[in-house]
Amino acid sequence: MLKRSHNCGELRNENAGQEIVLNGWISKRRDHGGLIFIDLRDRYGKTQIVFNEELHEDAYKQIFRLGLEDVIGVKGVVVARPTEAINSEMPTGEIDVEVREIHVFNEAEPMPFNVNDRNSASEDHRLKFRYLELRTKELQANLKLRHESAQITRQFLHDEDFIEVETPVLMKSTPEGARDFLVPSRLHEGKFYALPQSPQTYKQLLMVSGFDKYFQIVKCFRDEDFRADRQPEFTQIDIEMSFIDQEDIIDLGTRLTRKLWSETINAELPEQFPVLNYYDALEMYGNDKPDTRFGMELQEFSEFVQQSEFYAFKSVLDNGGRVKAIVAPACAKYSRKIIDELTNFVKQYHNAKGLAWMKAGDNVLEGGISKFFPETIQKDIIENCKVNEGDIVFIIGDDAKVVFSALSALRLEIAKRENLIDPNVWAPLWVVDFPLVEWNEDEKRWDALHHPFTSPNFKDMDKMDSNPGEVRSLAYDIVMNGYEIGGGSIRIHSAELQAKIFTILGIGDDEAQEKFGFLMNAFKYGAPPHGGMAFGFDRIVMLLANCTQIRDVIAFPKTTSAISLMDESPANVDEKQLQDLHLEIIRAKS
RNA sequence: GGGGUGGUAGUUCAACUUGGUUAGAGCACCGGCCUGUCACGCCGGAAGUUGCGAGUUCGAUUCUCGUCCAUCCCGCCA
Repeated sequence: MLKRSHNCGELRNENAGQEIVLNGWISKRRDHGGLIFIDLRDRYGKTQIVFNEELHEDAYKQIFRLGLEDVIGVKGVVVARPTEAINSEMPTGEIDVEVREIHVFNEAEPMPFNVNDRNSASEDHRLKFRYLELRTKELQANLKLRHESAQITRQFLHDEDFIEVETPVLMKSTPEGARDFLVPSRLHEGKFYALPQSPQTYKQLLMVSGFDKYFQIVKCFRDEDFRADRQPEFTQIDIEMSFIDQEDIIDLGTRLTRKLWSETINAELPEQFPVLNYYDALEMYGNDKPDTRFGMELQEFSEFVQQSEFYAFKSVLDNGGRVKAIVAPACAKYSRKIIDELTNFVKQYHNAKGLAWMKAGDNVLEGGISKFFPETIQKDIIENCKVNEGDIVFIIGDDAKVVFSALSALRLEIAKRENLIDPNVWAPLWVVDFPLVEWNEDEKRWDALHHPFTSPNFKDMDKMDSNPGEVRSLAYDIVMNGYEIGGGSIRIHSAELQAKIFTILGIGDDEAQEKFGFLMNAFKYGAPPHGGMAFGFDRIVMLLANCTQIRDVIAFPKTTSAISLMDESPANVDEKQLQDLHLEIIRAKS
């Protein structure tokens, strides 16, 4: 074969006169009759190679019938281009390779889509031919960025004395949290392994073992419904440390994040990230992963409602609900139609019953529900909520959950419509002081908000029995531009406290022993205080790559229905395989 | 589980609102011409079960229902 002496991105004027060999794909072909230009591509770049019928007839005759994406090797001489033919857009644009000899490695059938233009096919079509989409410069760049991010992470944690330890992919199914992917056992009839939702229990056991700084870049699996930023299998940077407190983890997580942003995209993040507690995050932004690149925080509105004659909202307050507002800057221009759209938006997606509004004139509020608010109250609103002339105030009154969910979504929707988000800004922050447990109305019991191994905040221990809902946990999330990119907690390292938490969560002794006995037993033999966190690696790379979906940074992603369009998994298996696994398919009766 | 949007040559889209002649165009593909292009250009050609199934109708790409797939969102995701 013709083995390459150079890649397709490196030849320059100073190589002129050299005889070289290039290997690559035919990316573009420009046929002038007797003179054919080819852009030859590999992952390093493109080089224009020239076939001249008069000079090298054999090579010309071969290239004549070749087309896009054929894989070839060419031997030729680097020549400086005539001045008027230099292409300053391309790094290799000052030279050509005059081809004397060509070897065809593989001819390509007509392409299902144009790999020079990622938008030349719909996403499902590109996913079907993912190996071709991966030829596009966007995905080549994304996977390179992903690789670099992993390298930086490994190097950073290695330098910090961490040890990467692999943990099992076949493990025991856990009762709480996301649905597990199950793997039937052949050797043990009727029994199943589960794929890890995270290596949580293993990394805690490694702390017991004395590996006081552990990390792993590891696949995790969750069988839930998917989104632009959620795949059935995804990658975490999993971290656990002993003899540390929350501040240590936040410090380490901050430094790792800063290093990643700095070394991949040259973005300098602040030395310390803002820290917001859970309740403030909820009150100010309506959710626990706020996008703080713009303002428009939620405003308390109940005091104004109390002084108004708007009985719909008064009764909301009487029934224990909340009324909050956001002030959309310079949006008094919104027509009835736009307001209706926004109303539908909060109704449809967030169960709001409606969307109240008032437009700000010169020191007065007009339209919408303004007539229910006396003039003095309007002035209070204008002052307290910092309303400017030309703004519009949107108000929602409902159960706290609906108010927060609808207003936080509306805040983002308006920011999008009004272009309030500067795409060059990075807004990292930590959210801390999550509640330890959350009341599950359907099941009539307390659920762990983070996971059942999360330590309560020791300051709140006195409320553990009387008022578990008010106990804060030592859990924390790291948020970037409205995406949760990581989270973790200080763990429980005492078998007694762990048992107590299981009791609160309604996990009986027998069940706890069966599911987590190994962990609780481990805590009997000298367990260090420990804690850690996990970063969503795909989401981090997605943000660094300036994408909005993690599929763009995963080599072979699945669709939102968890199908791989390329290899068509999941798929049927042979009856024999099912028998080996002691399985029988029960078809749903139609 | 629920809602929004989309599905028409290999591909990206048009025609559908108001059902009616032969379902059009760019790129790709095939043939021809062209010696400095880099979105090369020019001439010609082939290419369609309009996702699938049913219904309404004299007639359905168009209207209705169901279904499948993709995508975005709600629920869900310790």
